[in-house]
Amino acid sequence: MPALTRARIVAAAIDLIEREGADAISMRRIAADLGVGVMSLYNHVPNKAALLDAVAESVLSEIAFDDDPTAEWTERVRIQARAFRQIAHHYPRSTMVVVSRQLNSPAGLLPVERALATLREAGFDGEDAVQILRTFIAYIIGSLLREVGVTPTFAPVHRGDVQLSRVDTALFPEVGTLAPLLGVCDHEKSFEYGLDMLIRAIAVQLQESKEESARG
Amino acid sequence: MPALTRARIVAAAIDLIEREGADAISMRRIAADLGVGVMSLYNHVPNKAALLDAVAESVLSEIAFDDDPTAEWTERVRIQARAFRQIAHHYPRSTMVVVSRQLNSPAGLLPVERALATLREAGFDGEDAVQILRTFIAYIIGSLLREVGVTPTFAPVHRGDVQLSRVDTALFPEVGTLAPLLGVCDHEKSFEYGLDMLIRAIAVQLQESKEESARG
DNA sequence: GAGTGACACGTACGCTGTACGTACGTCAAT
DNA sequence: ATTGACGTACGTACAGCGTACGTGTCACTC
Repeated sequence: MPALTRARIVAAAIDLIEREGADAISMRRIAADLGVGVMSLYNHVPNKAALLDAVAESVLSEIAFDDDPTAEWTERVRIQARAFRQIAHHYPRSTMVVVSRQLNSPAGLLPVERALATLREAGFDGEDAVQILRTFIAYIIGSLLREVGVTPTFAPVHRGDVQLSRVDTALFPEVGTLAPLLGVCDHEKSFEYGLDMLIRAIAVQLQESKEESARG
Repeated sequence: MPALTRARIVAAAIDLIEREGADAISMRRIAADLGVGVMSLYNHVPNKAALLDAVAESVLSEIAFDDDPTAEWTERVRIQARAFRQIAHHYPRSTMVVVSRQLNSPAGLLPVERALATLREAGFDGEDAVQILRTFIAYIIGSLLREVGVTPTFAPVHRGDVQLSRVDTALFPEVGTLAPLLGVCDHEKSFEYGLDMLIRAIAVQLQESKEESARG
């Protein structure tokens, strides 16, 4: 039995969350999974909140960034956004704790640095780069939330298209008509759709600002 | 003392959340605030999860939609998006439970109907309307999360610009340079920035698709 | 009046996070 | 070699949680 470590505790927590959902997590369950007394955990982690922060940080730090500096900047932005989204695939249940937790740790700083660098190289000034980054983060976080919030515990779940089919088409004509489209959601496709929209938006924005400064 | 009602229970729950934060909520606290036994609540609400769903639904249903059908569609989209965001101002703490809860209730259906109608009238086909709506929702939800996630309990909090100022500028040159911009966040301004970006994006998308169908 | 259902409530059980005290290992200074 | 300090594992204990279950009290219907 290896020594009890903060890292081992965090790993056990992530494991437990992925196996049984974020609600199932408790200090006692984690300790049991590690074959250890409950209070032993507190020698390595100050409290449960800090443990969840550590979980978030750990998950976040595993994001794979294969940034290709030779690629077009629009493509680099796309790749970085996808990298962020991949945690929803590797750790679908843990994503909730990442997303619903305000973390101020260097783990979240590397992606920020990369994104800002890419945007600055593309030609955006500091203020625009920050605002654009915030917009992308909001979009990605929102997308992740849809992806994982749909499945609060488990089961593929036919997410309310049962209700959608019996919705009052007089009160909600559009919803009624588009029910087949609203009922199913290819997360990959939806994510790419919005991502593409955002990237095209900043592309034209950059173009316009360049033309403006050329005139000025 | 008025009769105990599901509505009164939900109202008390929202009140409690706004006063003491989402973590402080418990059936016992709510009952105490209502001057009532704990188990009496269960005559009107099946369990805590359902109560939180009701909270989410109640908050969501209070969104003010003053849709102006005569306005330009881009402006209508903007107004609807802002209406959604306003819950973050009226119920900052409750927003977390709205956002982190998958709700399939008619309360969330009206905004969807309005949004789809606006987009369809603007000229988007069904599929695009749904995808665009999803993109906007993701962005709005993500923005709300940033707005309320920053303040997990209370206090204006100087959100980590303390850490930002002592970040290693060699490792994170961009973050270091832009620390003044990253440290503060005018939520209103940031939201509008991204919203404007999204609206311009779908405006050009619509233009392109119109030109294409004109050629075809 | 008897019966019925809705509702307020008390008790109780199994769970939670964690404060506190204890016991044991290792290392430093005496 | 002895002592002491210290880090770590652990058990106990407590306050609080959600809620299953049973009981009492009404208003209302037959």
